[in-house]
Amino acid sequence: MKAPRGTQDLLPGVTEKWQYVEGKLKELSNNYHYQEIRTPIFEHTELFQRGVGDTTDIVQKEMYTFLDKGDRSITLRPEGTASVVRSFVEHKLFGSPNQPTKLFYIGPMFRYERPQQGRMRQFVQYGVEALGSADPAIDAEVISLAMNAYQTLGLQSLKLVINSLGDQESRENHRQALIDHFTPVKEELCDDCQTRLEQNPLRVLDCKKDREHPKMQDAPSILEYLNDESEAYFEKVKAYLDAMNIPYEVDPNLVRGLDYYNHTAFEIMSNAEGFGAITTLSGGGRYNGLVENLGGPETPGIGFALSIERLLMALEAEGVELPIDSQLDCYVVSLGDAANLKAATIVNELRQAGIQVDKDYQAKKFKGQFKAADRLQAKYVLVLGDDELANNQIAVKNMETGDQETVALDQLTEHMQGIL
RNA sequence: GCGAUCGUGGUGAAGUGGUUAACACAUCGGAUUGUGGUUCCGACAUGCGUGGGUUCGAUCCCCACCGGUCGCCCCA
Repeated sequence: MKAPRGTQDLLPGVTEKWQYVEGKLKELSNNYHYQEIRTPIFEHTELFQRGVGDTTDIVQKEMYTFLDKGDRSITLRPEGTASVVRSFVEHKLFGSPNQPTKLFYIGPMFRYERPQQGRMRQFVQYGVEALGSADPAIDAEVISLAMNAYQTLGLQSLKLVINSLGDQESRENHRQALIDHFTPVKEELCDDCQTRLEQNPLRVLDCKKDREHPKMQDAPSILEYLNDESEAYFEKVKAYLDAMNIPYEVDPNLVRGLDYYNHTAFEIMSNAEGFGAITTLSGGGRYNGLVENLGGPETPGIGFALSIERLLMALEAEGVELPIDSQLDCYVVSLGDAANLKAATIVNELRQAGIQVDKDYQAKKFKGQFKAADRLQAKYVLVLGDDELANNQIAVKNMETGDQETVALDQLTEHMQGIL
């Protein structure tokens, strides 16, 4: 039996890294005052169709959808925002006096895709959503949090790309301009783009295949179609980023694959050498209208999500060592029935005193037990044999220096607490 | 969904159409009857992803499937 394609087991040795990273992200969330929300791992399929958008790749070809025993169409969540907004609406969080509602989540997402480096069918996302504010300052806050998530872990080769998709009116005008621009050469575009031109012309812009097409070079930029209000909003977001000393690059072709975005859109990429083909570490944007679309009151929102897998890859690529201390305080070595029995109680007492302790369970000889202790990088080995037992003592050996001393059994816990 | 490439023990990795599938590391045992990281000796593949086929005979040839890796599309 093997784990299903595109999934992976995280084993001891790497789970420590995950714990560390997740801990840091939660800490960061608290600093920004985002609170944790946990939503189900599966939802009604309709939520994603309406929330993420029917024309997106995610909905069209990447969802894990199945019928449950009650013939309900269920989908393993492909992203987090739709669920969070659904929950926000369902529990009427918009009614809370504390607005905006600032939430974060961390958990597995599922997308049916061909696995490759940095892309799994089950992967873990950390993300935040700020609902209830249309202040450009909160756009900047979310972007700042996203950048900070990487920087606080020690990453440096980062590139922040931002764009504005404008409001409804701006998007409509731009959309029409795109249709007018590309329709005359429709036949020359790739199959996907011919479809996109009808369903979501904006996405023609980020097509990789048609990038060299002459009509692509002078395609109408969304930035030229922003109405005054949208432009002012974008300017303010940039002003906040400037004020916060967060460097960014404006890319008018940054479109994002999900339908719900408007106004601010951004992506963070890694510049690290040898990072592989997929350089996007995280992405996000504003989604005014999504809450309404999912049955709530008119509520603006913005959020972003990052993949822990890619974050770990970036750390690896930049050679960042995480400060993970997986050492063992003590390893108890014993030989003989009486000593073994006593050793078990000693181990128990030390553990209750909050000390990390382990012992042999393989019936190994002294030598083997020492090798095991060495391999586990135990700081101290406590030796209990017939001699020690007879004198109610135990030998405490410092594995780093090789020094060994004898301690009375009834003072062992105290002694260990003193030297650790 | 498309393309490339790969699939031998815990790990890395040789290899051949035909009795016992190199080697290294790791692990275990012993040399050293109660003390680690060195050295020496020894042990260690339900048999070479799964299922078919070709053949007197296949781990090595063919086919299918599954899986890994990388890339395309797209994204986290």
